[in-house]
Amino acid sequence: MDKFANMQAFALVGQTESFAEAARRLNLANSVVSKRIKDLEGYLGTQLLVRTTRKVTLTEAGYTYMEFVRKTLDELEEVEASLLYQTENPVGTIRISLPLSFGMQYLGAALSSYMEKYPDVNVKAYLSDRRVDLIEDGFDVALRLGALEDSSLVAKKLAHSRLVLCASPEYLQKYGRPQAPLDLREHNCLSYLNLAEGKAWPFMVDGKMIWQPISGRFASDNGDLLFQSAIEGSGLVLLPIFIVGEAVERGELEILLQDYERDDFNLYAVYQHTRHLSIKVRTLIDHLHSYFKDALTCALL
Amino acid sequence: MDKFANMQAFALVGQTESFAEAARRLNLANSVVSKRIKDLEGYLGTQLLVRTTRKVTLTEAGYTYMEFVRKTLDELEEVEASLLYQTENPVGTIRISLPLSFGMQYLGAALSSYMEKYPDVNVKAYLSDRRVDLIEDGFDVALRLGALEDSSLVAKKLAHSRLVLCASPEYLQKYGRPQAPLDLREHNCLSYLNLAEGKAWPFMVDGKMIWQPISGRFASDNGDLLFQSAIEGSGLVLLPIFIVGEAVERGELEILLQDYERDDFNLYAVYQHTRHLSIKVRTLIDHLHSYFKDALTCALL
DNA sequence: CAACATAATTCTAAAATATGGAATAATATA
DNA sequence: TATATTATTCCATATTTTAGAATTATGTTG
Repeated sequence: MDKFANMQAFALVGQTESFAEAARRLNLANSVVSKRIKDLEGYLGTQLLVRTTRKVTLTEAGYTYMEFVRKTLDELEEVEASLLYQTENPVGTIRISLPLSFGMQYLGAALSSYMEKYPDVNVKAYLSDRRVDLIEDGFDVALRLGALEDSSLVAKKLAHSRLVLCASPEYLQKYGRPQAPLDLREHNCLSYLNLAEGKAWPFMVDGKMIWQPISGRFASDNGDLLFQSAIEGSGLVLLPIFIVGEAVERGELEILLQDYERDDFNLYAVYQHTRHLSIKVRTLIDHLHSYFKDALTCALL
Repeated sequence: MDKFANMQAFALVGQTESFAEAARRLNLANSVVSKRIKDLEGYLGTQLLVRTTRKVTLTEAGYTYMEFVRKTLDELEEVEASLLYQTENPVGTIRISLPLSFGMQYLGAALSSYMEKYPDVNVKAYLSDRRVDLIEDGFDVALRLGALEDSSLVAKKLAHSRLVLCASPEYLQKYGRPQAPLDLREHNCLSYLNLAEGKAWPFMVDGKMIWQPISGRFASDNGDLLFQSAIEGSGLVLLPIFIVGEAVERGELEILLQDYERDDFNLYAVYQHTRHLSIKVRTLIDHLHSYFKDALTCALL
């Protein structure tokens, strides 16, 4: 028994005071409407309508039930419409996870322009270099830098960037300049704690990626700290170009082993694969995509 | 698509955060619950639940929808329960149509005791000798005296009474005493306007009912007025025993042609035949039935 | 870390249900 | 009284729903 269909039929019969008219409006056979009301009455154990072949009247129970049915059907319509609206016009709050340094530097502007464009969406941005569990921690999207592990999530590439090996001129003068990945064994490597890159660094050798084991006396889970440390001349760092770029331009750091650079260091938006991707997420990703493509090519490169 | 079944499944899945648990509680196969949610999402065009094989979480749209679904299902349950309650505990207002004189004389007590027994039922009693249209005029029950015309209504016999022919001793002395129905042709018959009895009176002759045409100079649609008239000696009347009884005992009227009395003059409760007779009507009829059986046999007889 | 247990989904045949249309009975209108 | 419309019932057909096995995914345990 489709209770909703029955209620709908009941509402129409009550309103039009006619089974035949209700059937016409529903594009159904009279017999169907008749049966639906009968089922409903049987289910409720109460007569809802008094009928002769010429007149249909609500019983007292029918009147009570009709009030409820009408209210419910109206609300249902309203809620469904609002859900539909929400699938077309982004509304609500979007939770996003961002890499720490990258987020601090670039996401402010990118997210402001998004929020300006979609005034009914609030954004909660959580900055962390931890690879959060989207589902577990309730994130709609995570932005991630670098290569991605396999997962059931969808990753959309937003921008290309570079992961560059750097050191200060002072350090290089003192300890020499590495000519190939293997030379890193001889150097103090400032390593990043959150990633695989903490123990070995990736390089391209003859088109293949190799992981060069590293060692060093200082490690941190904060890229900027490593960055500062490198400027002070304490060792080599492997950092995104957007962190070290300005220092390189100022001559405070030099880029090393550029020919061995891995070429798949990208910015990705990572999100759940769903049949019906929420419009909030879709618009945010589209926005970030065009934002980074148009505005930041130079900065990230 | 049974929207209610789907909503119910969705509510349970959201509550238990598990398709399997919801399926168990609904005594359904997992695949059914899965399909119901899928259908609902397809219909609404929105993802409602984010699921891995181990975790189920509401999306924002799902959360919005869940609030509505829970509220609606709760209300539905409540309304259905209240309808059920109404079928077990009479509640509401009952509209009843009563014969005028009879109602004035007997129904006060009968209805008071009913209302005392069922404090949640209000009674609206409309006194009239018109044969009202139950459906058209919105009556739950009508009490009727005498023989019934054929109709789609149900008639329950509540009590037996007598329709007696009377005249005052003075009148009989002056105009003679009828010995058979045919003799009425010679008499002034005070006729009742609302019924068939206005133009001919029924008598039993050799086990068959005959209608004896009558004529007279005074007619009314009010039995008591005819009654008063008869006491004054203005003619013959055919009235229920409960109207004339006391006057007969006092010697103010004499009963005539008692051997020709029709034997099917009953008090009936007339009501719509419905699959689910409302408890109000059922209890009222039961009450009146026992009331007239116990208390009024003598008075009506 | 491999084996295991449980979960959600998909697929398919079988069961359950809904549907339209003809027949029937009832009741207004002219 | 004849006519037209109505609500209901019945029944063959069409549609939908269901359960269960297979598949894929994901925690847990020894």
